[in-house]
Amino acid sequence: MSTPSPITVANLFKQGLALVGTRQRVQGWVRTRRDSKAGISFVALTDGSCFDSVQAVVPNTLANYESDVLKLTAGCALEIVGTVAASQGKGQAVELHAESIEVHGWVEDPDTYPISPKQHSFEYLRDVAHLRARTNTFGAIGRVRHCLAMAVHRFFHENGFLWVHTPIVTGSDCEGAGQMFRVSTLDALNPPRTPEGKVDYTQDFFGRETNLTVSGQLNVETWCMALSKVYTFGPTFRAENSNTSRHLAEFWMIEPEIAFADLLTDAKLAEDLLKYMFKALLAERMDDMKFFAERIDKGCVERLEKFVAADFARMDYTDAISALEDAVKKGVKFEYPVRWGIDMQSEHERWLTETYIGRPVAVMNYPKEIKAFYMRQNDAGKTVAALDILAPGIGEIVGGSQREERLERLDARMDEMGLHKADYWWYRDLRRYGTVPHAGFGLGFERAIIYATGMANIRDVIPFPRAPKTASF
RNA sequence: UCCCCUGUAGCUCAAUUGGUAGAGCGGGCGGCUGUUAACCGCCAGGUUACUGGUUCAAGUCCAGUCGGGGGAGCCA
Repeated sequence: MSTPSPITVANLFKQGLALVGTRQRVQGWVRTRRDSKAGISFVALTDGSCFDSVQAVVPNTLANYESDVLKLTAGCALEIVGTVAASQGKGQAVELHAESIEVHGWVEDPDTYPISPKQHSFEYLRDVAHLRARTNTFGAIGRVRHCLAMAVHRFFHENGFLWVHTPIVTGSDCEGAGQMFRVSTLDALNPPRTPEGKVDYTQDFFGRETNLTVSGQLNVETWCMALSKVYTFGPTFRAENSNTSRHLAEFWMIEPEIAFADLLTDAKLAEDLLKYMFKALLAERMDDMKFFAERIDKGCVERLEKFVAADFARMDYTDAISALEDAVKKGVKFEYPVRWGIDMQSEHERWLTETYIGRPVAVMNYPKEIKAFYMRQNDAGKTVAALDILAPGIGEIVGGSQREERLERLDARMDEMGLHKADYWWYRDLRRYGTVPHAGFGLGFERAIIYATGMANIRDVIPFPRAPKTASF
């Protein structure tokens, strides 16, 4: 008999009963093995194509039953050829009746194999990150992550956006969004010096100081001023010493930028994007979402369903502050005082979105003093057209703004903030040559995954987390 | 960076006021069973993170070091 070509576990289950009687070949890794002295063993095999494992029923008549099958433990790699049959047991519609099993890779010491079929702590699994993808949770995270990433690209593509590959290495020190990682090939122990004794970066690889990007925004604005609707989606680096469950030193950020657009258009875009992503997740990965609802966060599916169904609330920063002040009067306690002009604390944001509004809320028009120089100044002169989207359970998930398109206003703001205009010459050029109102925002990809799955720590929704004192693997 | 918590078997965790280290899972062997986080019995497995101190006696108390977690700030 010929050997059938391989089928994924996902396709096997998708076609299900229609395949009964056909011969199939599956390839994957052992989850569990259970022996029945009635003369068969059950081998659960996963290949990552879906949440479920396929159950192979292995008769003891196979030539290598004693020598191989009875020695299988979690993690062994193998392929099985067999006939699809309706399952006699509960838990699966179909199973594979094995006619041959080929072991590709044994687990050399099952006693110390780090991934057992039982529960592990996430902290422990971070120490074995090279193997954690083999667990239920991280397999599910991997598929959810992919699903959301593809949804992002699909959403933008379907809406006429172009994906712009902004640089990872940046020569501009004017991004201003946080501490940066230096990129250098100079000898750190003995760098070339200028006559004044400073490090002479003109002798560095790029002939100047360079860093890893903290945002593609300034670069992507240049392409927005020609292609109208653009976005970036790539790795972003922040050298902040942030030790929290919501920060990474290397994370992936989505930054759309739209020409001829104001702040309300921007908010609508953010809402549409998030809803599109989560709709896709609910439609395509219910197998994994059910698992998250069962084991990680009971309410996660319901939360997403509500999220995609409800309109986001919109409110001005000024009204948000008023609401907070009223709450304080009525006895709500905050650690930090509330008054107009403050940069809202996490506790304030959480109260707004979780208690006061009860769903995602777009807060707009912040005091200019607490926001970036490039945000568009509103007429009264006190606020800028900034936008934060706050979501229950996670806080700020999107930060954006309408950009200041008027050169004289931009220059005035840069002067006020003590920025060197010469450093921003190309950014300012955009305001000199055919400037238009435009807007954009940044969405932290991992934060969206946390929100969707209920995973508690951002280090567990990226394959290999980078954070202070953490860069293993 | 600050505050709090924490480190015991391969993993998840116990161990009273300081009194000689234990269970479940996983692993090995055997039994039983179309099994499903299978079940039953037996066995192996530990310098209690490290260094020092207090004490007749330290997993337990103290100090330091290292690691981990949670919260805060910053932000996405």
